[in-house]
Order: sequence, then C-alpha cells, then structure tokens
Amino acid sequence: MDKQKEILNAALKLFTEYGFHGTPTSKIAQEAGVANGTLFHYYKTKDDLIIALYTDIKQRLGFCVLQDVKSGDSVYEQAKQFYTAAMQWGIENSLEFRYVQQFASSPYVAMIPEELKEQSNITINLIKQGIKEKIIKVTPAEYAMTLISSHLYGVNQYINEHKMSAAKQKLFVAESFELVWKMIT
Amino acid sequence: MDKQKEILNAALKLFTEYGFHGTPTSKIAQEAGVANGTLFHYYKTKDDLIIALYTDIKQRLGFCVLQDVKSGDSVYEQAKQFYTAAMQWGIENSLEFRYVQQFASSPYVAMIPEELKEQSNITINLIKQGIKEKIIKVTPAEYAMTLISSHLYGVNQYINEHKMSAAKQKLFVAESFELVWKMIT
DNA sequence: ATTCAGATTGACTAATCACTCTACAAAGGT
DNA sequence: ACCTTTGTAGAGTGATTAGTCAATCTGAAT
Repeated sequence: MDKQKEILNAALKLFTEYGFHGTPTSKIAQEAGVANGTLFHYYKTKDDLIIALYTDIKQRLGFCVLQDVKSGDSVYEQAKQFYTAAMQWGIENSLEFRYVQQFASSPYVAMIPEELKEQSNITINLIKQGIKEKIIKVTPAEYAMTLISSHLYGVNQYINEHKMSAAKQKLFVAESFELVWKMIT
Repeated sequence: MDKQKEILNAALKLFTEYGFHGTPTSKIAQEAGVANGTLFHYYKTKDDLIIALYTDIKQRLGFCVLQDVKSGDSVYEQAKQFYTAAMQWGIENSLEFRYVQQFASSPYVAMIPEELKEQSNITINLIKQGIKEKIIKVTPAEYAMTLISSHLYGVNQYINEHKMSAAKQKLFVAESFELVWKMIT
C-alpha cells in the first residue's frame, strides 16, 4: 500500500465527515495507519495536504471525463458525453464530489493552483463552438458553463439524497441533461 | 449598538474570510468590540454561534423573500417574485449568501434545526400547485425546487464575479428566471 | 435605598494541535 | 562494504484556542 495515498484517503474521509478544522492531522495519520511525522514528510503543512487532495481529485475527475469524448462528434453529443461522465463520476465518488464542493465554498478557493484552472478550457471551448454554430443561445460561454455546472451539482445532490436503482439513475441523468440543454439552446 | 448583533456581524465577516477553523473566537470578540467572555455569554460554544448565525441569516432571507409575494397571483408571477427577491437579496448581501453556501457544504448541515426546514414548505407548495395546474412539468416538486435553487446559486455566483450596473443586473436576473422557467415547464 | 438578574469584563486554564526533531530502517548506487 | 537518499516513526514543543470564572457593572423593580 502506498502510504501517501493512504493519507489522501484518510484525509478525504475525515475532512468530509468533520470538516477541515474538525480533523486534526494526528487523526488523519492514525486513520491512514502511519506515524504523525510521515504525514508531514509528504505534505509540509496541513494546508498543503488540503490543497493537494483537491488537486488530486480534480485531476482524477478531469481524466475520467475527458476519456471518452470523441472530438468528431457534434456539440450536442460531446456536451452530453461530458455531462454524463461527470455526473456518473460524481455519483460513484460522492465523497470526492462533496469534498470539491466543500473546498470550493471555503476560503481555500483562493489557493487553487493556476494549472488546474486551465483544465476547464476544453469544456469552455466546446460551448464557444456551440455558440458559434448558433446552437447554444446563452452567452457568454462562461455564463452557460456556470449554469451547466450548478445544474450538475444540483442534480447530483438530488440523486444522492434520493437513492434509486442504477437503471433509473441513468435515465434520470439523461433526462436532466435534456433539461439543461433545452435551457441553453 | 446591540453587542449580540455585533458578534454576529463580526463572525459573518471573519468566517467568510478565514473559514470556520481559521477564525478563533477571540478574534471574533475583538472584531465585535466585546470581551471574550461576552461572546460565550450569548453563545455557549463556538458551534452554537456558527449555527445561530446560519439560522439568523436564513430567517432574514426568508422574511425578505416572503414579504411581497401576493398569494392571489399566478404561479408564474409568484415564482418569479420569489426568485427575483431571493436573488436581489443574495446580491445585496453577498457575505450572507456566501456564508449560507459555506455552511451548507460543511459538516454543520447535519445540525440545521428542524424549524428552519419548514420555511421552504411555502415555496415547495407553490411548485406543487404549479404541477397540479400542469404548468410545471418537472416532478417531483422537490426535484424542481433543487433545480431552481442550484440555478439561483449559480447565477448569483456569476453576477458576483462579473460586476455590472444595477440596471443590467435586473435585466440579467429577469432573463435568468425565464431560463429556469423554460426548463421546468 | 436595596435587591437582584442579567450584562460585561479579561485574566486564566486545560487541552489540543500543527509541526519539529532525532533516530533508525530500507533501498539503491557506486 | 559504504555512502547517500528517502521513508518512517513517535516522542516532544511552543503556540494557540475554546471555554471558565470570579469580579464588577448596569438598570429596573420593589
């Protein structure tokens, strides 16, 4: 087992359960099954760990979402693909998803590293293309992006609170995409 | 000046700036211009204060939103009224709005007092009426509510990040309501 | 005038926490 | 074999913090 990953796992679990200030580094080390000093060997400070965890999650999400989008497809198909992949990931990794939200509405947002922000450029560009093709009516692209994102968060939250079968979930997600799509086109 | 309110004000300012764990009670007392002990005279624990602040904000928002909704109006008019009022309040009280978000995506959510949850019944009922009248197509009402709420948060965030004139803001808000309305009807 | 309950203070404390430090082990590289 | 780097441990520390407490103050009621 990679101790560094154990630390991230433990941190994710405890941070989402008790919040940043509610979880001492000692408890994280304990949960991860490593010594206190080991944690600080990998992460200089607690803040470092908090930000590293965010970065790690974002990268995993980004990789998963970009994976099976075919650039030849129509804007609609690509957008649907993005949306569905992100949602599915959010459902399967609800702790990670909650962590991202918690992080995003905390003062730590100000510390998000620049390279992470660039990741969203791909999706923004897709929307811009949709606007250029006059398919998407909502402008500017950043605004449309915000609408889609918050919609995604909302639906994810609803799904997490109202458990349903995997099949029903898929249908629900597909329908929810049609709702946003209808809204922005 | 009411010292209790000063404490809430100071807490709001510091919590949104430095987070829950980033602001010691001593700093709150200092910012409020009261002694350390006074804070604990009004709030038994720090958690008490955090929850009390949330409750206070929610009640103020609720009061403001309910204020000028006429029960005789159509579902559309009432919904628009609700949405616009909430948004306007969120723009004018951005610190409070951010605090609500921060709180909602923290472990403190689990501690929200029951009586606060009942407040949303009025809006839920309005949506239910809209469903009964076959104006609103998205069911169940709780789902529609979630969609509207997350939309509202998203638009609010966008407005806060992209400053514009008051007139433009109003137009923007009105248009954004038409977007959600189109989505759920 | 006296009483009394609540408000206010700020020094104090017990506990906690982020982080350091030293020691040792494992793993390579030469 | 020897050295260097890296990983791991866990006791220790200085600072910080939530919360206490005894004392004083305020104002209203009797």
